[in-house]
Amino acid sequence: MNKQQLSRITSKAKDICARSGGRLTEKRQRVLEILLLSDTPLSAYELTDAYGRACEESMPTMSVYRILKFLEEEHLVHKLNSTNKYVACAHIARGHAHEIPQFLICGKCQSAKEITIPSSIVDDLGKLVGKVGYTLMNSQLELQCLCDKCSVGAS
Amino acid sequence: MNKQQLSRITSKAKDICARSGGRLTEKRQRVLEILLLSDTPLSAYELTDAYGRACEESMPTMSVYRILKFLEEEHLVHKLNSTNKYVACAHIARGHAHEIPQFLICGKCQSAKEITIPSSIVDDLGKLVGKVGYTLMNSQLELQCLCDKCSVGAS
DNA sequence: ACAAGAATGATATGTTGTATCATGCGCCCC
DNA sequence: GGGGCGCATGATACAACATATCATTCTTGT
Repeated sequence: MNKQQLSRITSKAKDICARSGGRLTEKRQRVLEILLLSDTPLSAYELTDAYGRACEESMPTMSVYRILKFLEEEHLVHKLNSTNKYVACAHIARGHAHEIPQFLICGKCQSAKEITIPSSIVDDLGKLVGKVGYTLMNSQLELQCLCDKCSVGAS
Repeated sequence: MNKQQLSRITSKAKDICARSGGRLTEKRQRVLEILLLSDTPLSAYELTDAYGRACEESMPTMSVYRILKFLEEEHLVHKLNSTNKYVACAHIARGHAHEIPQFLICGKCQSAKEITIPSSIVDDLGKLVGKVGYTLMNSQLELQCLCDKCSVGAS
């Protein structure tokens, strides 16, 4: 991601926050940028470290958690429950419809790709769940995968 | 679950352990029984408490973790990654094929139901994942649901 | 009965996350 | 543009989840 793309996304993110009455402060923006630029999801503590390295000043982890909470509420960041790490939303620049995100997580390089599951598959899952009397709620699926790079020549 | 069912399952569990050279000791069996009798998944610390209440003697949490690790390796217990809790395998008594388990987790009463996802759905997911260049590995899905009891008359 | 190895206990520490009170800073209204 | 209100951040404490390591006890085979 180059600087122009980054500034386009953060500009859009500012709009999104403004519309809901929130503010994308400098610290919040920096945390978001770190996530946008990271190849892999980061834990709150890894973000604390990355922030310290990137910004020449440290941020208490408590603040990182608060900022992540804010960014999640604005749908700018998602949490991966299977790894307790956080990723920037892949859809900030465009429409940003905030459907439930689904993720492919590479078991080798730990990268995470945000995708949308076709409604047909969701419907199939819903029917399956219905057969045993349950009702499917919105589920953020996190599928264990090998990514394209890691599957090339993998043993 | 009545006593007869319970003893049938633990007897089967002993066989499973024996075949792999392990031993279902009394403490391990008690931990398994607590999980078998629980309506909901339990965390390691909840298990520690439950053990203390059930057995008139306490067990260090460290031991609970070790026992859970053993039981997981024997496929007698599964861990729910989305909640950091543990459930007894639903298939100990019968064939116990240890396929990858999938779970329906009730967002209201926290109960978890172990199911098997038809291969057709898994295939569909595999194709979807393949379209973006990824390879689907075995994934333990944990679907957020409402269970049959909780969905009756729910708002 | 003894030795070897497995199981458990005790203790310390690492990681993730929340609660709470204090401080700083921006923004609005006048 | 000063005063005050409210949001954002800092500091501190602690809860929940988990692993590492060494000591002790139990089991089992010979």
